[in-house]
Amino acid sequence: MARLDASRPRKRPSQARSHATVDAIVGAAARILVRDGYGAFTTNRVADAAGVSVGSLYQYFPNKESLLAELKVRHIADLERGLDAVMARVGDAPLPVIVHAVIAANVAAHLIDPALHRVLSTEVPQLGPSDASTAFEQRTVARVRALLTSRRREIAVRDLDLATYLVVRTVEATIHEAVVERPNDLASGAITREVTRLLLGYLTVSSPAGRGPSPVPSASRGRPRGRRAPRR
Amino acid sequence: MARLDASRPRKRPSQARSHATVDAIVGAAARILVRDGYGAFTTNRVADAAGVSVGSLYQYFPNKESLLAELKVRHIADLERGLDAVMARVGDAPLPVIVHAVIAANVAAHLIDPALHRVLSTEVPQLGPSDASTAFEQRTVARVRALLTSRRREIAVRDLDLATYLVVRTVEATIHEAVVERPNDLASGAITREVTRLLLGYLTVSSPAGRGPSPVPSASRGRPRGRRAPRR
DNA sequence: AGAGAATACGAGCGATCGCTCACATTTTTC
DNA sequence: GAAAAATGTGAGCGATCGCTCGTATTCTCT
Repeated sequence: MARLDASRPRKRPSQARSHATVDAIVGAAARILVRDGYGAFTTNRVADAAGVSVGSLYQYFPNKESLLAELKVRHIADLERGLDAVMARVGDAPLPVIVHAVIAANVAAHLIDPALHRVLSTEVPQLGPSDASTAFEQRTVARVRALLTSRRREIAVRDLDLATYLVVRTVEATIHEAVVERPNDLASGAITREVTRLLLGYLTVSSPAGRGPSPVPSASRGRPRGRRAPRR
Repeated sequence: MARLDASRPRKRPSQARSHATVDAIVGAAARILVRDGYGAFTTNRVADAAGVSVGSLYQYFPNKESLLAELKVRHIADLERGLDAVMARVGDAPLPVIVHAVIAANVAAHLIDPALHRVLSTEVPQLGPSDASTAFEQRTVARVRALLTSRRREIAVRDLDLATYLVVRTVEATIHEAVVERPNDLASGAITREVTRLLLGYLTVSSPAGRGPSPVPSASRGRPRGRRAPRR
């Protein structure tokens, strides 16, 4: 009972010396996660790599989880700085320009520390609804949602919430995986260009394909396409 | 040295009894992963939940990793069954029909065991290049790539490889996250409809936005935004 | 029925983990 | 410069982990 908030440092450092210690610990944590993976992420090892004793680590982080949380917070703050700057700068430019700029900013964000980003988002267990990445995700959705709303008349989608979801997920997924799978296309700008085209087409063109009246439906007419035969 | 292949059962079961044991173990493994997460995935616990002793577990799986591998193989086999069936059935239907059917099949696949799928793809560490999900990913890319190639004339993209990548990632990411974030839109078919529209627009429409000549460039004029797309 | 093969059991070994605590060292305060 | 506060140390505790191995049970075959 009376449990400490597991996601906050147990003691606020006051001297410059301890600030350096905390930074060394967080830095070592990132280094170990990137180089050896989450399986090797132990508090003893982190302390070693930071050139500090385990005791010092536990003076500032009540448990392993909180160290992970702090690392996430710092990394996300790094990402968000660039995104905020771009969002503030684009203002009332034409929609294609805005979309392109936002995507380019996301690409830039993913190039800040790609290896760490990958580990944090694929190997590290989520810390529940209070997780920093969850909050970041929500802010991102809100930002995109506000942007789309302000251009509502130029946008040809039925459900703006759904469109927001699709845009956010598509941008994140395509760029994130491209960091390891298609680094050349990322660096050349090809990813930015194509994703921009992908989203602009979706957001601004009403008729799906340029041809025929109602091309999609009646595809899987024969059977209900809900849940298929539930196995086991 | 002379290490066993960590991803294969150490002994082929021959009696019906042992087959049941193996199934019970794999089933319990899935149940624990889904209910308690990867952190609680210990061989002792799995054996307990399967109503079997640890010794029996290690009679068929040389280590914890191999149990995880077998679980992945079985789950992916479940997914792939439905996808193969649809791919074989669509044949030479119009492109919009094919795209819609493939996406619908992916939605159906994600509804087979959503919770397990989520844990396997977000919390469980990858087992290296021999991982079953890596092989599955490669087969998926090859399938989509073949499909796009066979309709090359209808498709208005420069780089077919890049387009394949974008299609695969977009479909997977939007559907996968929708399972937990937008279950209603998944069930109603809204996701299927919108993703179909998104991809068809990208694949078949050449000009980005319907308006103006060259809408995108000169967006972030102030600073270089990486190498510009080399005009052919 | 009896023997050998296949299967199942589970106490417990060695390793490692997260974390504590009694104590040493450095910095600040007065 | 001495007391107090802040910071740093690391051996080691209790828990848990992956996994082994000697033994008990069940099946197959003749």
